[in-house]
Amino acid sequence: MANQKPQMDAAIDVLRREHYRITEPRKAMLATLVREPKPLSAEEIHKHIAATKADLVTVYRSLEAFEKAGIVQKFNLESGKSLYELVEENHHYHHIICRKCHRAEKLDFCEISKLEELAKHLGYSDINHVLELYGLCEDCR
Amino acid sequence: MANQKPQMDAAIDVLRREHYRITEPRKAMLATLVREPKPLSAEEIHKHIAATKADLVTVYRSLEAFEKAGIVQKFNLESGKSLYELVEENHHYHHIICRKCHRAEKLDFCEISKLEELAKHLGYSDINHVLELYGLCEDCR
DNA sequence: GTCTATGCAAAGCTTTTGCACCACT
DNA sequence: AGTGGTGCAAAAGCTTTGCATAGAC
Repeated sequence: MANQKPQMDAAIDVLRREHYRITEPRKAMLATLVREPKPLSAEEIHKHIAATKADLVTVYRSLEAFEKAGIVQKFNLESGKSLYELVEENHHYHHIICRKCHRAEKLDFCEISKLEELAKHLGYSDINHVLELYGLCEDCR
Repeated sequence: MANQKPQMDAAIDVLRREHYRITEPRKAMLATLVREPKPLSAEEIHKHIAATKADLVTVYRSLEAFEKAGIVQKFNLESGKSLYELVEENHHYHHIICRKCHRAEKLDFCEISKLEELAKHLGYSDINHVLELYGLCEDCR
């Protein structure tokens, strides 16, 4: 696994450039997001940074800030819950999520551009999409 | 527009075959789903059948029954809210949803099968997917 | 010093659950 | 008659908001 520090520093640089403040809870959250390269819920992130004693509300508000800054991507589960994950530059992918154990893996492949073209022809702009696959992994079967 | 009665009758037949009961609230809900061929929230359906004086809880429970019977499909919005829509046989498609006015249109196209193959190779079974596009429609721009 | 971020408490919203009663088959 | 559906009330679960205080720049 590559050194995680550069990724962390890059995220902090973005925050600074966008005039967001670098605080202890935020540093702890970024460290968690870098260390766990998979989608996490606000609750899970909160548990990971327990040592920092940050409030769950702070986690939500900081995740919102991260999303606005473009360093974190949010998406919804079948259940309605939201997960968050660090954005990797120029890298678009989706996930396959186990319905039972919630393990999530990246699918390094995207064929949605054709669909987005279709939507564009319908007059839509600023298009993006939410796509997640759900299934049962071997261990849960 | 085609006569909507056959679609309604077909749905009722499925319910009967699956031993679900045909009640006033359910008939009103089906009529709404047939009349409004677009994704609706439980709340919206509840408003549409106000004349029947059915409880919102009944709407949720019946939608769950409809989903189990396979006549209704549920999916999640960016916001975490759920929408419901009648299933059209042998027809798989996705939506483009306006972030502002929430109008939803069908995209009669699906290229996800390749992704599902990928997930299968990772050892997952019982795979399905959630895909929605979001954008701004011409009127909202 | 200013202005954003935080903590705590409380509210908000959609969805779910419990339980007694009703009604479809 | 028996099983499933319904209404009402209440809870649950995730997320958001208000406000006073603390802390980053």
